Amino acid sequence: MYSIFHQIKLPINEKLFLKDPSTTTVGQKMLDESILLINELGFEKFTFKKLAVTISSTEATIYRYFESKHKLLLYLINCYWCCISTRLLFETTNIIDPKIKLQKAIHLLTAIPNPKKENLLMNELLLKKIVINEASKVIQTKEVDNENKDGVFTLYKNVVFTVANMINEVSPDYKFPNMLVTSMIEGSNQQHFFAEHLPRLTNAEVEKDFVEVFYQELIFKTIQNDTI
Amino acid sequence: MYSIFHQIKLPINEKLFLKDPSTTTVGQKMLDESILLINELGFEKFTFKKLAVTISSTEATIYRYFESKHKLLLYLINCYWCCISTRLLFETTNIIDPKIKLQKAIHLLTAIPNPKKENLLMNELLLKKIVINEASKVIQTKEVDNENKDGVFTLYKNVVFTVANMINEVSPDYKFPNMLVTSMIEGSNQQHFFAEHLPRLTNAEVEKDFVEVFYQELIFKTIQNDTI
DNA sequence: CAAATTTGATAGTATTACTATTATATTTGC
DNA sequence: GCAAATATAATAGTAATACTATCAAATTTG
Repeated sequence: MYSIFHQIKLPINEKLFLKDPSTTTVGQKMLDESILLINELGFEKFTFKKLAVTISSTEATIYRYFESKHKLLLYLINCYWCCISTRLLFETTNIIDPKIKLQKAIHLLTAIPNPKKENLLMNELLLKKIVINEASKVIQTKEVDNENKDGVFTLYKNVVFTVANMINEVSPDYKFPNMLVTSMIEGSNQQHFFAEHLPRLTNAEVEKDFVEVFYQELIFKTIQNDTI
Repeated sequence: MYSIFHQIKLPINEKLFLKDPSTTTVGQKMLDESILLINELGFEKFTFKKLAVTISSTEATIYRYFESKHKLLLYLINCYWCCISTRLLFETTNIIDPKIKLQKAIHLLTAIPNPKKENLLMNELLLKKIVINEASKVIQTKEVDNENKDGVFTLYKNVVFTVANMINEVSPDYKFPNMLVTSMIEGSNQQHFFAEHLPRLTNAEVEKDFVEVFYQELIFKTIQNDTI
């Protein structure tokens, strides 16, 4: 079948859509093709008109699902956080050593997922690219406070809190676990962007996954409870 | 006189404007008022039409200075990096202890400038807010590679390299100085945004400047050459 | 199979991001 | 101090975007 979206009922905030796209064929097509199209064009040049053409439908139909392209992008970003939540749970349960648990979480959040080595959900790789390249455009807006009230960032926050708890297990005295986690998540995305477009700003060679190495080291050094 | 822009000849890349706005009265008004207007409306809702009205001029006139609002925002972001470069140089020369030098640089880059305590250049506070809220929208685009070739990010890069060198002076063996600096700059901006809009994602109370504390600690712990 | 819903086709609006033209100011060179 | 050059304001116009509205045809559901 066409899409992954028919298989799982994603726990995505209802304020993000007018009609649940995951429940219909056109809706699923919208999601699948918008992921490709946003990656191809960038969010600025992505339009509902263009999406309508690629799915052989009409603007009017898309507008019956999504209020705006802004909301659609937020929906996709939440899809990404669904993937991450699921894998975070899956890959860290039954691991007892809190350090190894944290290491796995850092890997999950900072490395570009490798479809050859890992079991990915959905278009996780393309969704991550969207998060890297486009996410700030729909978060850093004047609407952020209202959207936060609507619970649009809950999935993201839960991931942050989960990993912050892992840090707490390793180093109960560390004072800024949330800041450390968000700075890792946002920072690693930024580093991947820089590695591709402004490489001199990094010390990262894309293939070698230095972004993950950098953050593994940074986090464990930062939270260690030494007496300096 | 109206604007700071008549006082200093800013070393801003010539590809960013069609006609140098800092050389004329209307041009300076454009810069001053666009800083206010972008802060007020956010970049999405900011238009040249609205700017023209507030400076009692016309769209056509603004378009003779700037190709697009995208370029204007890049110009303003470069103004910010001019301020930072200048202050970075000014506030770290004659300091011999490389650790104190680095501390000062971290302060300059991670704290929200306080006009009561520090000598700020231009609208540095408002420019910083623009960088925090809007910068990613004009950097994370499909145009980034061409603009990079045009040298539009040179000022930013030079700040990064300068601070990376300071890290190198403190810890010559640390492998990822550039990544650490960019992750601090971008990360602290993000933290300030979160502190205001999604406070549960941080451990920062806005007034207490925990963002700086967090990064001072993080950086010195990360670069220390211990044998773990 | 009738009723309800969803979709496609089409049309239309306000706004935006620009370009072009020209008369009127303003500046500059001499 | 005046002519020539340049900059600006006023106005008009265009293509694209981000929507909204209408309605008949197709599809789903009870």
